[in-house]
Amino acid sequence: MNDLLVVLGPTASGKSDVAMAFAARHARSEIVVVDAMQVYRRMDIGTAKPSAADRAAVPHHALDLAEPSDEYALATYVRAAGTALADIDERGARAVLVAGTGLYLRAVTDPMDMPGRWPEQRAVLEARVLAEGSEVLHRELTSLDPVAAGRMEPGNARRVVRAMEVTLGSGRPFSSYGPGLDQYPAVPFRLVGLRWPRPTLAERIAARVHRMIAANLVGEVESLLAEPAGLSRTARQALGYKEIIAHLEGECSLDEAVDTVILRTRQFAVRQERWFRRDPRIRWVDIEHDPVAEVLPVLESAS
RNA sequence: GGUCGAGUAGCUCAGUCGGCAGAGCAUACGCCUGAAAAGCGUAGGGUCACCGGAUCGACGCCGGUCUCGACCA
Repeated sequence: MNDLLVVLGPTASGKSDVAMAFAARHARSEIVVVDAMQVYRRMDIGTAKPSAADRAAVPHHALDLAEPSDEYALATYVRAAGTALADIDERGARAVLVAGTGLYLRAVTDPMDMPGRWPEQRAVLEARVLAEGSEVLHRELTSLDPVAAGRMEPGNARRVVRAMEVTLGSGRPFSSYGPGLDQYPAVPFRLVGLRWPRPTLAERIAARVHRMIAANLVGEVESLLAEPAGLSRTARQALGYKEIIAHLEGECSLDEAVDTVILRTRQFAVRQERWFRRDPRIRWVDIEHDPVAEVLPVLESAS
């Protein structure tokens, strides 16, 4: 079996277009989206979900997996993506992954030994964080699992709580699950990354956000808010949604909300770059003008 | 033209009695194993509008100049 292709890059880099162009030239290609927000149904405009036309032309997977009222998480995604990849393989088709969420991609490409959940432990720990601060828990983690404690900042309450939850709940150090994110073993994936000069990407992001507004993102958010079940904690933190919600709740003008969306999306894109660029297995393509024209030859030679 | 107020980091602004120039945001860099479009950390960055004066010492006090704003003519 050939290595699977992964097209990755920051938001608005054009990776979906590249994957579509590749699929158009290779029959029996199917796209698997690696994105933490496109999993929500009816959150289409703001997540830049592939269009109905694209989805009719090429099968897409790992989209619309959850209700906006659902809390979604990494482990659920990994199972869904794994199933999709297995099905595609069984069909004799070829999967092309389009990835923007670095952690989700790692969990697909590098089989991770993902610990479970211990909600009762977590409830206690979260209460303690509020009462005592995360530094106190981090000190305890240092004695229980020094390796895990060394990997995270003492102030990072979410990571500290999770590591303690797993260590106490499973009786095994958190760091004993899998090789760790700093290990980059050979995997049967060809990773190709799109890289833009930051000012150019910033312009593309601003243009895209304005296009989303023109496509009635505000209306999409209003309908989501009108749903009885509402938006879950994880869904409502999507870029473009939380800011429009703030505007609809009267906290700021629409123009201010749009400016904030653009700024935060730019910051998000930088965070994506920083995540991906540590991975030495990625082959980077510096885009000058046209992502499709410039990346397609690289994919062809890699496939 | 006159009066008053303002001018300090890329932006918005603190700065006590004259004693090493500050914050938030932005930016850069790093971290992350069931919230990851989330979360956390580190760093760089200054002609304190300008010119002069008094003082051991000025962002601060005194004199003048410039720019912006409000009000009065």
